[in-house]
Amino acid sequence: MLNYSEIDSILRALVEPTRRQILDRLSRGPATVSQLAEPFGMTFAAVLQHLQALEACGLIRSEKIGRVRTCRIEPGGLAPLADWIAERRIPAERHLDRLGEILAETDPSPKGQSPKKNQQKDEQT
Amino acid sequence: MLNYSEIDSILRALVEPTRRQILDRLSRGPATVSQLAEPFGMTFAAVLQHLQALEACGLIRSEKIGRVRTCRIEPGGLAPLADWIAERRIPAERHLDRLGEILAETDPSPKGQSPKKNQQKDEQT
DNA sequence: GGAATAGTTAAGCATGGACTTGAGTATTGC
DNA sequence: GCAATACTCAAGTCCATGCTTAACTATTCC
Repeated sequence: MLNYSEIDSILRALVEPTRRQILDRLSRGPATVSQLAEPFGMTFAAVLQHLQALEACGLIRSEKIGRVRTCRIEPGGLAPLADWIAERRIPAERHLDRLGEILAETDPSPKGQSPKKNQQKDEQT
Repeated sequence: MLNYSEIDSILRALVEPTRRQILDRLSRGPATVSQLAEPFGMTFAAVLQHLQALEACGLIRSEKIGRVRTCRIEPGGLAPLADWIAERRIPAERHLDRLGEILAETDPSPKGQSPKKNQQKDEQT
């Protein structure tokens, strides 16, 4: 059982533009919650919720010293998603999805397309 | 202006588990809308909406011949997301996120940390 | 000790998106 | 031509999620 839900939580975290902006900000160095909240036109609490989502799926890490919480990128955080994509790109780039076409092309008999059928193809009707 | 919205639409498409399952199904070969709808316990129309979302962001491609629409994986569809991740993994793996720490360590003046502050760190309060 | 600072939590509202229903269109088989 | 098939579209419901407000806790400065 591969942890399907890990990919799910990472994608749910990344789908929100604000959280991607937070990630980009943190990729330029650590920041406190206040520093992260400041550029966004939203409340402290809202940013905090985003940070919790990012931390819950392992994309960032945070540490509280005194009353200040400092957040930073978790270096390997995107790895599971990168792996997920890699698993799906390799078969796709081998053109397994075109297997049907390839078989049709290598078929010695040309009756793959019956002359009676009018194969008009209307993309995106 | 890099097309920010392309990543956005790909992530929005992938965040839905049903759509990821459809992608996995299509990675094993092309399928018609009916064939795709059959294993999911949902209506034809719902699956169609998922397919439209997947096609709109370039993850799949479809072609209608007669009354049958056949869908297949778009080989390069995940490339923009893979690139997006790669851009963010490289800086993170260079530990740019620890730049602040490195600067503090190399800073000759120790006033970055007042000796009065009691630095107890309580992770995850 | 008391005020200011930094963050935390909970409750509630509002929007967006997934899904359904139901009606409609185009194509195929007889 | 007519019925069945395969899909398409529009409208409406429902629930998850982002955001706000408001009250609360912990820490630091004076």
